[in-house]
Amino acid sequence: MKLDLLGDRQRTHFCGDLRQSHAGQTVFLAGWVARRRDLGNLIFLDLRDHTGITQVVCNREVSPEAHDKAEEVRAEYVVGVEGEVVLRAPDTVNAQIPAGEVEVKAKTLLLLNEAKTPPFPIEDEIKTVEETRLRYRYLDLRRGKMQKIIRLRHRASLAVREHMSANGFIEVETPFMTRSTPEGARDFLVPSRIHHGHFYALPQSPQLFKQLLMIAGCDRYFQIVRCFRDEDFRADRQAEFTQIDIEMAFPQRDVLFDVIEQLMEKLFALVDVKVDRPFPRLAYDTAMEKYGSDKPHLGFDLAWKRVNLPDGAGEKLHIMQPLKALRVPGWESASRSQLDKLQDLARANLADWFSYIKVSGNEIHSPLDKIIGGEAVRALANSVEAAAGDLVLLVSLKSSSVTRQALQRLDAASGELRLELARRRELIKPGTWSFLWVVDFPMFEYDEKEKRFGAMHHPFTSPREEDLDKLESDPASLKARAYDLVLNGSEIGGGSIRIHRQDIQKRVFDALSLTPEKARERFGFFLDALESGTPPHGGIALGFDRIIALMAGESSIREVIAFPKTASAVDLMCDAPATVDPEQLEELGLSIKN
RNA sequence: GGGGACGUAGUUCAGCUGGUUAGAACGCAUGCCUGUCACGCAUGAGGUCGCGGGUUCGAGUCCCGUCGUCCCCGCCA
Repeated sequence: MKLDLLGDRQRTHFCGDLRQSHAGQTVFLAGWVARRRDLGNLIFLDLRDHTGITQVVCNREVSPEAHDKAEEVRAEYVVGVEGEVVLRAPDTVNAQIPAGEVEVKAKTLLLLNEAKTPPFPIEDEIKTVEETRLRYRYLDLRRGKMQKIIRLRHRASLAVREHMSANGFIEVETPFMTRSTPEGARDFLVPSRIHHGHFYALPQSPQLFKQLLMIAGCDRYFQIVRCFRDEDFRADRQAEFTQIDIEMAFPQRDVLFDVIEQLMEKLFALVDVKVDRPFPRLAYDTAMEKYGSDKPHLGFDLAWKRVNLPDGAGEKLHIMQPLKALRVPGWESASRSQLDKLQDLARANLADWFSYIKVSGNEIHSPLDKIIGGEAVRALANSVEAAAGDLVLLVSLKSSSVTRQALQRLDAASGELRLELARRRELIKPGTWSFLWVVDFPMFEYDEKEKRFGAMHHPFTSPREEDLDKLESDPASLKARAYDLVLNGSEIGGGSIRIHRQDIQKRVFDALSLTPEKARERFGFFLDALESGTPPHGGIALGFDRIIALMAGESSIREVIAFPKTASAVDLMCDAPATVDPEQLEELGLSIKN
């Protein structure tokens, strides 16, 4: 096939631009052939670019040359068209596309490139499995839907940079080739050619660098930055992902929250969502107690309450008190099998006692009636203000199995039940955008396997100042100056006020069973820096991919990353990771086992 | 690391209790067609049933293993 040269021709319009007002103009369009409809001496081409589609008419009577070429054209061929914009006859207007009132009468058709038949149609709605889409990602991204997402992401990046800069934050780049840090996720390693046996690590986040920038006097820093974590992946987790990383010196938490809330307002305005400010704040302990989650969805009004049984009833049931009760308004009609499914869910989440109460008019029914008596059941129902027509769910632990871990599992189970009820009762209204701050996280969590405390956030998080004297005596009770940003039950960011004093940092390392030697080996440079005039500082990191996914209404961040990897961290398009030449290994001083 | 779902034509799927030559739709190719826009009509090509082993007279179908994709748990400060 003979192809044409573009020469010095320039596009005069995009395909989605043309309207009635352009009628009579001679235009030059270029793009991909979305569809060809061949009626013999009349051929219609749907010409597509990132802005939309315009119909091109190739009429043998108007231009035999253009018509000849149109006969050669196939799906996804790249063509240029010169011709006149003409109004369509009223009965041939296509109301489905914005440019549907006009069409371009082709005078010249340039065949710029041919194309193999694509493995899937280049359309918004396709049924193709994700594997195929990822293998041919360049074609997948050609779809209008993906172009919209890519462009939304671009506008979001611009909004972040504008907003942060306007608030005195400067973007500073930090190294991708750095050193491995303890704790946290597994690192991706890069072997050094010059120093055999030594490795760079790709950063899990620029945590230390942003703190060093505070020590350096940068005052307010941000960066839209790639982070790398070598753990198992999910719909909302990738091997490499993008954070909006933020840090400020002399921080007041409320000032930081305000900057972030305004940022969210600007970002969601891009998708015409009005964000309510200020965002509510919830203590971690309250979140766990009432919602059974450290990232609760507050877009629906269900909350657990700790309630006590009347005297003596607890002993009859052999369960822990207080137990947890949840009033489900208007679901007295729940069927036996529906309740059984909820009980299964509770059990699957290791809550070891589940029951319920139905309030129907003046009558109250519960499997507990026979065991603890109707009066006690009524008292329970009253303690959560259950009204006629309501259902009350109850969960607890066997009194013999109450441990810290069991209590955490009970909270987690109550959280799962709450979410399941929201799904089943369709309590989450479309268009709900429920932001919230979760604050006052525990400083440490006990690692059963390692038999030591680990940092819940990271080891540079400051304890609350009023808790400092309990650092050694009661670390489990310590609260950190850490916070998470939650949207509709998804964690979209987290941060903390950091430790800026070297003496406190040493005490925290100590509580984490990190010996001075180990600490010095791992980040001696950082401890030195801490002694060099560190201002109070703190910040946050926002999950950019997750935020874009929520804005775009996508449930997987793969949909908003141009070239994502699979759950096993494989790039199906370029087939990475891959083996390398033996010479390359030799240079690096590496050999592969087996 | 564990659990679940899926894997058949380029794509999306059907394929019963194991039984002749593995089907459909869309797409693709060729021809006809001047107002289509999911064009239409006619004809046709296209299959390592993910891969390997086993059972059987016979396997897309049953069994074992393995690979891949997705979802969940663990993990991810």
